[in-house]
Amino acid sequence: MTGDERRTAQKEAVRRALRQAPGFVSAGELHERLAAGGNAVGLATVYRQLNALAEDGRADTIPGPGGRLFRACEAPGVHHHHLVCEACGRAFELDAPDEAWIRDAATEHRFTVTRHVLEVFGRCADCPTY
Amino acid sequence: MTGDERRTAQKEAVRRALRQAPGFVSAGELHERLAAGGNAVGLATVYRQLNALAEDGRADTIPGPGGRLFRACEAPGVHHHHLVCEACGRAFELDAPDEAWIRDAATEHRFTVTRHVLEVFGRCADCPTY
DNA sequence: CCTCCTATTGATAATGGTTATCATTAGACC
DNA sequence: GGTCTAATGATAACCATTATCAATAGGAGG
Repeated sequence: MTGDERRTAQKEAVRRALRQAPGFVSAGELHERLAAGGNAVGLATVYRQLNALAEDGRADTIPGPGGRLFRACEAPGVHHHHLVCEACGRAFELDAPDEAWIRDAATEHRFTVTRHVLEVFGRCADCPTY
Repeated sequence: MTGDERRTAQKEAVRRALRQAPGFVSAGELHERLAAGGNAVGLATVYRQLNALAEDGRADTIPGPGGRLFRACEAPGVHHHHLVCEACGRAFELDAPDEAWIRDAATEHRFTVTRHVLEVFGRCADCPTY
């Protein structure tokens, strides 16, 4: 019934543009980049692809001012966090640190952990403080 | 010029309602709670107060499905994180763990850290898995 | 190459949370 | 009380995201 997925130029264009983006970008930004690069894709399609990618871990997403931001995931399926530049959006993936304390704290409060979010924000060397 | 801040019933009503809420709540939810409790406050004012509280650390905020969620901060000014129940919104504050690795990772990438976000989500003991 | 089926696209309308507007209300100091 | 102006609140404006639906185009089979 639903085992059919088609290969389209738009899907690849969105994925390529996302990979080429320097860091986290918004859906609108990606939409503009695509148009500027001659591969115009409908905004609705950009959102659809971005959501699909985020859904199965091929893209990371963080909430930003004025909407969600997306980034191509370098290591799909592997747990990791991000170091994001607040000025230019550039981001690095960080290996997960020791997270045993999370389980311990959860157990203490009789919680079952389902997920956790960790994002570090700052300024990269190329972006002056002002 | 701008050293004037007035004490109003609405401000206190919003703050009280936020403190009495069991966990993280949305602005709309708080608005309804206030109306239901006989202390109706305009929605715009609820947002204004919530933003003001979040701005200077007297309330914590996390992004949720369909908008931001707020909670009265138990320890204003002290760095901490949260353990949030995805079902009922109840939350506990967690003491910050060793975060030296964050600075180390940042230095490695020549970043200056300005802030970081860490939220743990799960199910509390009172909320069945389904 | 042609046809059919249907996943996908895209222009646009609809949705929904948040913010801006602005006339009115009401603290606080005289 | 009177005055000044911060604060409120009903409502409109905003804006990111999602839903709608007719038109397009993979791709499998003939």
